[in-house]
Formats: sequence, structure tokens, C-alpha cells
Amino acid sequence: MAQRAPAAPLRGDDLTAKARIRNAALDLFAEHGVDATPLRAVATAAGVTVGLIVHHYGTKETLREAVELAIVERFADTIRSVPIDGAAGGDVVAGRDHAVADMLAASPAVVDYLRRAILDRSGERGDLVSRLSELSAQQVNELRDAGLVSARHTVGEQVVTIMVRQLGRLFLQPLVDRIADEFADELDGTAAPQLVVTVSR
Amino acid sequence: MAQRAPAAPLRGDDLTAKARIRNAALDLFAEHGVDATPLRAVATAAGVTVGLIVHHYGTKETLREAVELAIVERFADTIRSVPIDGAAGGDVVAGRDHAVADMLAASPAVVDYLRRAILDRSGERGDLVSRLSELSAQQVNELRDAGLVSARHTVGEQVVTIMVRQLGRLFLQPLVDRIADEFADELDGTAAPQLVVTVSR
DNA sequence: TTGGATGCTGTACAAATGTATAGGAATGGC
DNA sequence: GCCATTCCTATACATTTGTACAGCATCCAA
Repeated sequence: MAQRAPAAPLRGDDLTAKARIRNAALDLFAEHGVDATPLRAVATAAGVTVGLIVHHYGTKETLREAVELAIVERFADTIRSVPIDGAAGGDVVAGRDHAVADMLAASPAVVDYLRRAILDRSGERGDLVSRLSELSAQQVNELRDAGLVSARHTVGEQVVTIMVRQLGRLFLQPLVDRIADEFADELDGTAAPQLVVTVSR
Repeated sequence: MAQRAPAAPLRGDDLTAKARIRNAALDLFAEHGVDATPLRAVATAAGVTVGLIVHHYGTKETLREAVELAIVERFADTIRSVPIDGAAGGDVVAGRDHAVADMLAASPAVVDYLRRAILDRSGERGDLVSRLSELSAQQVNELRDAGLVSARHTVGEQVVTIMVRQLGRLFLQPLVDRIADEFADELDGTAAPQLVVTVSR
């Protein structure tokens, strides 16, 4: 690899087999969980054979790491898409908030994968949640330096608030939908109940 | 089986091997997930051999169902422990709410199992969430008939509220704790942030 | 053109795991 | 005491799954 693949799209039509494998893995890992996803299923979905997965990623664990790295990248790209010197004027904080929310809404697989990651792999250092927390913290610090966000609370508190507000609702919504479904006949006309998640100290 | 085991305790010291297997399965399923828990691990934890699990439960799936049934039973028992003709006077609704909260706080395995069940097995009929919803609905109807609870909202809405308030907080708390942990140094003196989950229409 | 690197396939294999089964030990009714 | 039933162990087996590897195809630089 020379310098960096020239603006390689994370999703698209004419991807390298390596990228297709990573994308297929994200989808399947998100839907069924990592353990319940045989590499052969990933291979089939990506239109390749198991051997190629091993060739590119070595082990399933490495593939999982690549998937998680891609997720972190997607968050980072989304945040970067709303630059701090907002020519678009107005509230950078709200803008980034919306951008991330839109990204998550458009990528159910990311949400599903995250939900599982928080479940199964909590406690291990250097994992996905750690990296996302770090990303959030960076962002908070950046905004603080620019004076765009108050320093009344600690960075930690602000990170918790951001992540839980964003992710919490998405994680619990399946439960709500599930129950609402059981009583579909009653709730028929009305919209499904929505969740509000807040953090208190 | 004659009529019903005479007040067989769900937890205790001198349990039958069958019960020990079920309890060990709950603990391990909760901690690692059903798929990631070999029957041999359950056997070891219960102090028996794999063969006996097969003898008593036939398949892993049946064992899982027994575990879920035991969970539903525990909810039902907890609710029953606060009878509707409350000699203890006062608010039956609040009393049951507290009883369930206490039970969940005392049984982390139940919470963990539920968290996984909602994640992994959402969408299947006749599963745990359905049964718990049903149990809640029964309770709501019972309290309605006794005039202890308003009929302003639909039963469905009330069930969603009950279950999400109770379970939502518990499900999300690991995420909060996890992130709070990353910033442990900052948040040191202060208590970990707490969640509030509400449902809006 | 040639040679080496890279992408890719098909097959093979060992470990893990759910399930089946043969048989021994314990237990309770007669 | 004896028999049937239940409880329980040990072993075996088929399947699944991660990984290894040998070899063919493709491509690019020299």
C-alpha cells in the first residue's frame, strides 16, 4: 500500500474483495452476532471463498477488528463533515449531533453491531466503546477550546451524555417496538411510543 | 410428577440436579450468551456430566426454554408477593414496582439474560419478551379491575411504560458504567451518572 | 517476455460441540 | 428381596467451524 487508497469509499458498487468482505462481515455480525456468524457465511455474502478471508485478514478476530475500525472511521468522517469553522453558520454542536444521528439512522448495521459490542465485549481494553469514547472526548475538547461548549461539567460527563443520548435510544427502541408490536391492535392508530433517555448525576 | 413439587425453591443449597443444571445454565447463559456456552460448561458448573443434561432436557433449546420459564416464574412470584388486597396498606402499584426492582437488583443474572434475550432473539413469537409482556398486561388489567390504576391510557401503553422503565435503565447502565470507567480519574469523587428512561407518545 | 508478487480457489484438518446410546447405580413400591 | 423406574456416567459420533496450505490466475515492473 503506497500512501493511502485514494478516497476509497466505505460503501459502493465496485469495491475490492477485501472491502466487500469487511462490509459483509459488518452486516452479518450485526444481524447474528460475531460468534453466530461462520466465516463461510461472510464469504458467501461477499462473493468469495473462505480462503480469501484468511488470506486478507488472517483470523476472524482480525476481521472483527477491521470491522470495528471501519465503524470508528465512519463516526470520525461524519463528525468531520461538519467542520468547526462552520461556514454553514450556527451551532456546530447541534450540527454534528444531527449528522451522527442521520448516519446512524442510515446505517442500521452500525447500530446493531454497536448494540452487540456493548453487550458482549464490555470490559476489554482498546475495544470499540473505548475508541468511540476517545473520539467523543477529542471532540468535546476541541469544542471547548473553541469556546463552543461550556466547561461547567467534566469531559467525562459530557461524553457520557453524548454517547448515551445518541446510542441509548437506539438500543432500547427494539424493546419498545417489540412490546408495542404485541399490542399492535390497541395501539393501532397511534404512533409507536418513543423513548427519551437522559443522564442525571 | 405428581401435582407440583412442594414449594421447590428456585435457589437454595440442596437442589435436585435438574434444578442445579437450570440455575447453572441461567448464570452461564447470562454471562456469555447461549451460543457461547457449551453444554459441557453447564455440566461442570452444575457438577454433573453432559449426558445428564441431555437426559433431563433433551436439547439445548429445551434447556433454554426451561431457563426462560424459570425467569418468568420469578417475575410472577415477585408480583404475587405483593397481594392486591394489600393489608400492608397503601399503594399496591408502587409496592409491586419496588418488589420487582429489588428482585432484579438481587439477580444480576436475570437482568443479563434478559438483556441478551431482547437483543438476540427479538422477533420470535412465544419468547421471553412476549411472556413478560403478557404477565404485565395481566397485572395491569387486574389493577384496573380493582380500580387501582387509571384507564386513561391503553393497556399496551401501560405495559410498555412498566417494562421499559424497569428494564431500560438496567440495560443501558452497563454502557454508562463502561464509559464512566474510561474517565474514572475525572469522575472519581462523584458517583457514576445514573440513567433515567422515560417513554413518550 | 519474464519473473515475482498479489489475488483467489479448493481441499484438508483438528478442535469444539450438540446429541445419541449403552450401561451402571440408586431408589421406591410390592 | 425383587423388579421397574429414575438418575447418572462414560463413550462415541456427526457436524460445524476456524485455520492451513498447495496451487492456479492475474497483473505489473524490468
